[in-house]
Amino acid sequence: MTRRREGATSELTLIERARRTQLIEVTIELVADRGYAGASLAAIAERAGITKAAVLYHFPTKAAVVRAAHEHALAALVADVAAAVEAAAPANRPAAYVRSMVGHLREHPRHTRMIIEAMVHDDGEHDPAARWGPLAQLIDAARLARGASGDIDPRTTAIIVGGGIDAIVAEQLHDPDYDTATAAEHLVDMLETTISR
Amino acid sequence: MTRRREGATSELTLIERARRTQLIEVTIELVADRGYAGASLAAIAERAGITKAAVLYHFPTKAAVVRAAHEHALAALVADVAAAVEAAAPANRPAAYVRSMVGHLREHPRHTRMIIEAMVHDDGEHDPAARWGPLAQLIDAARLARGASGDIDPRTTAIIVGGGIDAIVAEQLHDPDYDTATAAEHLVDMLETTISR
DNA sequence: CACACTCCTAACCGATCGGTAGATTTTTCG
DNA sequence: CGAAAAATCTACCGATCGGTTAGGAGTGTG
Repeated sequence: MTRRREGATSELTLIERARRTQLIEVTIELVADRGYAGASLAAIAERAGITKAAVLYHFPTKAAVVRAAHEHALAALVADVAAAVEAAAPANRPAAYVRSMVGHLREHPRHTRMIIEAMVHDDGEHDPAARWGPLAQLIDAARLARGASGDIDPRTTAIIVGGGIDAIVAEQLHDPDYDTATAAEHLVDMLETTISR
Repeated sequence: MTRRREGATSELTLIERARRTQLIEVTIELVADRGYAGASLAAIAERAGITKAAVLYHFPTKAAVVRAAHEHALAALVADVAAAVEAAAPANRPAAYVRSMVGHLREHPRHTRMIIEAMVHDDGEHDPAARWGPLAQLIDAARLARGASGDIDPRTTAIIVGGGIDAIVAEQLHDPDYDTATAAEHLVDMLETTISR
């Protein structure tokens, strides 16, 4: 059956932990380098220096490996952004969101490609609101804190800004010299102008 | 050899033209429905009602079919946007670009997914500047026409707005009821504010 | 020593991939 | 009508896909 035993994650062997971590890392690398299609079971195994069967000893299916890799990259991003946002005053949180998002993705380009690939290829149910929802809430709260009264739609603003973040990050993927920090400030300016009305 | 004869496109048989058109259409549909990975030669052939060999009689490789489908979708988009842009006064062209882009993609959702898939999966050389370059030029020209003097970076503005367009269109793909026209106006507002400084 | 458990390899499985070869049907045209 | 050309089908190819099976090396542990 080649089954993994059940039980808490903390009960995993040292080797088990190390392998899982390694497999997640090489999968992220592979997806970043050659896209989803290039991340075959054989390719993952080869880059990890083991056989396909060994990979499937630590994960039930290939999909589980990719899912774990995606969740790993996403969790790091969310943790980073959440920390930055919570450290800021409500009125400044949308800006903090943009800056930390761009910053994190700049520092982790591989994670970035992994996340992008997963977003495009999420054949299956995945709530798109999960992407812009949090930002929309931050915008709402910031407008409340500032007493802004214009009739903007937080959802649309969040969608647009989210797209802008993606585009800035994608540009840096093609041109490593692109100044994403300045671009982020540019985007923050546009956002601030919009939500302060 | 199963080779196609050389010669101008206009010298193609009626059947040849019809098949090529049909194959391009079903490929766009297939990519839109099931992504790049789902657009296999067998799937394309089946949906067209012929065999794999027949598909490869009209196109040299599967990659050529996909490429043709992509170029078809892209050409329609470019033609549409170019017409709308040229019909506007220089000062209004960035706004015309945004509106026509969102409008075209709303009216051709299948083309949209085809183009998005191709962008993400363009394993190979593809100049990213081709995407935001034209908009950056329109922004530059509009600022000149208006006598704006702020120190904005047209490239970054174009990248951000381009990302916003993508995000609006992507949102509509998930939620067909999303009001992209209003969202486009929202984006136009942000853009106008930025470039008028 | 013997048994159990963890971790792994070699070999194989059926399915599907893109593509090819050759026979065969359909269309075109003198 | 009859032959050439165009269009298509059947059948196959090697490669690769994700996944399975059986077994064995290494490490304790009774």
